[in-house]
Amino acid sequence: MNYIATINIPKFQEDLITWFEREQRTLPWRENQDPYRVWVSEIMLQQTKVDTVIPYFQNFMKHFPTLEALANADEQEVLKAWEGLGYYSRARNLQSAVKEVVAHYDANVPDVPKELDRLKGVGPYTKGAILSIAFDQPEPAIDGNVMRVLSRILRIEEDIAKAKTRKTFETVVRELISHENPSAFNQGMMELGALICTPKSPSCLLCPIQGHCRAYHDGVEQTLPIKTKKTKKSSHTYFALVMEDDAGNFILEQRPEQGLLAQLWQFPMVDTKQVDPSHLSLFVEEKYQVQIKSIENLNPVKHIFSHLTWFLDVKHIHIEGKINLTERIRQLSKVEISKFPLPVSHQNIYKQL
DNA sequence: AATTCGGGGTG
DNA sequence: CACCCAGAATT
Repeated sequence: MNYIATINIPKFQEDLITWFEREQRTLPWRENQDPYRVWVSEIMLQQTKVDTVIPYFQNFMKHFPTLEALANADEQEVLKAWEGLGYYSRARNLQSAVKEVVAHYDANVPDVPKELDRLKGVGPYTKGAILSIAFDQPEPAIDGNVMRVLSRILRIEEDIAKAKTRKTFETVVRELISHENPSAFNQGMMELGALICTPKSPSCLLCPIQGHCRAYHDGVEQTLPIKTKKTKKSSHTYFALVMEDDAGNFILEQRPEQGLLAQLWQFPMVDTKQVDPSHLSLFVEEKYQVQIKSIENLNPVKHIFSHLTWFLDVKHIHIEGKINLTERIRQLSKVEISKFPLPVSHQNIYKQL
């Protein structure tokens, strides 16, 4: 299907780019074209709003101003800078890929697709964003914004939840993209999706490319894009154990290397299905080899992830005795805990102390 | 092709 | 409550 047959491409490019140059937001990663800064910003912006990313980006650049600084940093330090941003594998993959660039590309971010492809955490979107924004190459960068905007402009009624559909958009962008200013073209598409062509009630009357928009012409902009996938959610209930000794130290454990919240630290959690609540004391004394002096309830914590919900029944347990410490189980003071990366749910427990 | 990865904002 | 966000890795 030839979606772009009726598009006046030069006029479309000019209208979009002129609008972008005039209306773009002032953002820290737009200060220059430093490929490292573009790269970091694109990783942070994955599934994450601009307003959320700004302070994280500023802080990250302060701590890790160069590829070398990030490559040489301690992983826990990197995770601490990522704390609260979510999708923590982004941080670990980014550091891994940066090490790769320092070691094998003499600390120069690759400017060819096949080399970018091999870097951990760099997928089709991020590759295109780096190539177009940092290196001025006319490569597509297809994200959720671009699919929404172009599904409307071209009235593309394919299901954007299907992986294959991204290729449709790559194909049309290769035909539409400005070769004179691919960076402004790609960023303009995304900026338009963020500011004008929003998911609900798009501001078509303010849109710089309204005259090119088939969905607006046909009055169907509200029905696009088409997206079928539904979310199925589960929930889990845990005891969260705030175990404090007489000296005011708390037991923290590190989560596994893989999976949800990998490598972050937390107050020990026990699945409520694994233990009879009336025998919690015995269970804890046995598992952690401690003597329990008292138990009080703290405020329960409910935490909603995108695909599941945690209910944390928080127990403040005063203990005495020698705890069995390992690399992944430590006894820490309140001040020391603040240096460790914690999930937001456990930050909420920490705040109660 | 479907699932797993966070967290916050919006209506 | 459901949906969305400058998506990628894993299964």
